[in-house]
Amino acid sequence: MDRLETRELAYFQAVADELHFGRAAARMGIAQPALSKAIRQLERRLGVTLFERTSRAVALTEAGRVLAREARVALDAVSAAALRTQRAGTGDPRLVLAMKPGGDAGLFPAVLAAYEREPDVLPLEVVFDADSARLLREGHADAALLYSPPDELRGLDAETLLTEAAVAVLPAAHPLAGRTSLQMADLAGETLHRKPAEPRTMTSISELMHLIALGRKVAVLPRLLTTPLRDDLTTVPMADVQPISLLLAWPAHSTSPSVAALARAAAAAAHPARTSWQPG
Amino acid sequence: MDRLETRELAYFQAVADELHFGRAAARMGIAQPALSKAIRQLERRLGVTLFERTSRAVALTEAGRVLAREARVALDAVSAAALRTQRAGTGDPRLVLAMKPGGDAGLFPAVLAAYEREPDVLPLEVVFDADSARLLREGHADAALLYSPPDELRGLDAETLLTEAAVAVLPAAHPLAGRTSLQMADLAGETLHRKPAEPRTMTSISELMHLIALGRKVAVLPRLLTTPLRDDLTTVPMADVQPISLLLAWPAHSTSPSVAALARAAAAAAHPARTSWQPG
DNA sequence: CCGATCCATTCCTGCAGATTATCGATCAGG
DNA sequence: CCTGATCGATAATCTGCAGGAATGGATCGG
Repeated sequence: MDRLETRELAYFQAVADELHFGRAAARMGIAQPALSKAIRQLERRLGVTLFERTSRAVALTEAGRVLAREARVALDAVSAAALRTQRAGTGDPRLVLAMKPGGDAGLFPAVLAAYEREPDVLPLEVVFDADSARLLREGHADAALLYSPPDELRGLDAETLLTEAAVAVLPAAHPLAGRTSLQMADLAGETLHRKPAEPRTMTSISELMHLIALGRKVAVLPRLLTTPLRDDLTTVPMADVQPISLLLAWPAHSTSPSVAALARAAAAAAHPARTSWQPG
Repeated sequence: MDRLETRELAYFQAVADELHFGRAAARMGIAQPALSKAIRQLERRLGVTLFERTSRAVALTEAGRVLAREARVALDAVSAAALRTQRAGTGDPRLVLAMKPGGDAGLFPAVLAAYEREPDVLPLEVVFDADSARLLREGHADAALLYSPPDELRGLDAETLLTEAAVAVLPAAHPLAGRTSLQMADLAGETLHRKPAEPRTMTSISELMHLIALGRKVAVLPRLLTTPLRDDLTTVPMADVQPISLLLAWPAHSTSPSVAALARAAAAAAHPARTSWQPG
């Protein structure tokens, strides 16, 4: 069997996302019959049924679920290949670091200073985005500062910079605001924002804080992320939530000396005690 | 710019490998002009020069070197997607573990026993291959036992099972056989086999041992791999070689419960002291 | 200077991958 | 029960482009 084409994978992914051939076709900018035929051909070539179709509904099979996960990885790798190649070829080489606005826990200035002391490194450019891990996987960025939901780390290498206790962020006037500690069960009735819940809609920490002040949400975050805190908010430690880690992540197959330098710099900034550091 | 197709990446990879359009075209089973045109189009689409061509030689540019690395990752991910999907869809689900013949350091029976005590796991199938990491990356295997040359681990997650001192394996009659320890410099004149030097040609440990006994090579290996030792060979500790680790590796984005169970079983077999183990 | 080597260009063809039109199955509503 | 709406599959047809064959043009060895 010869190799799958990325077009087929993209078509499959669209159908797997939409579970609807018409909408998926529209998203791909083609007509529905073409998509139906492409998926049928994909199934024939793999010798596997990917969707259970009735005239009313489309559902993924077990094999389809496997391909949905694998296709995402593969398509990300292909886009990353193109983007990294373009960045390498289009003069002006830079190291692109992605982070969520306010998501550096105040560590960035120290990291930058340490990075700039490294010899022979590329200029550092910072890109702010709510979904840094995606930027990394698709090749828009060379490294990212992010908090550690394990499922975002698939296919990436990472260095833990610091680990912080989780606190709930509440309006100062909230009934639970006076407590000395909380459990997740206490927040059951609230609209809870918990990383990485809505990377699309939530673009910055300050925006999130604003929503909390308005009483629209409460959040559970690593403590450092909450400072400085608006005076209409308060924080309460969470007793039953694992501490959350701030990581510097980079593509698992990176060989860039500048990425290595940034990892050294970030480790040095986060652990000032260590005088030298060797990549693992 | 729309997405690169895997066909283009495969063509590029062939030219990057061969540095010769004619041979690369033959390898791809197409004519040379078609390949030239495809590469030109790829360069146009990326807006980047990938090769410096003269009428006598072809060389990669800097951007071409980046794409050569990225293309390998992307193509592996695509093949893996297809293979894993087929394995998921074609009934008879199994967990495939890859290892080099004799490369389990005698640990396999204990791992297998521990694995079979895990609840709800798939039947385990073992595939022997000299290049286990490749099987893993291309989706032929779900996990692999391998020794730790760091560059083979890109894109994989791994659990260290044991770390062993390195020893030189010499014919019993070798001039250095009586030494109590050696340095790499002592072996400078020898035909040295050191992992992962020749994964293609070297298929089993016993074959390697045979070559050493014949005086064709000497090897530097983790100590456990050398037992049981043929009586016409001897081992001498290496003073200046880092200890070598035996790892259980799996794809970085694996979510399979059986892979997790195998990781637990392998860790239990390697560290009998620990009574329970949580994946990191 | 001639022949060998090797990539690029030109021109042509076939088929993969689209399109539009239509069908058949399923379900909700009156 | 019909009827109409929804939604995927099929049929018939068209077309852009991947690929083939022939050839050109640059470079180098002898």
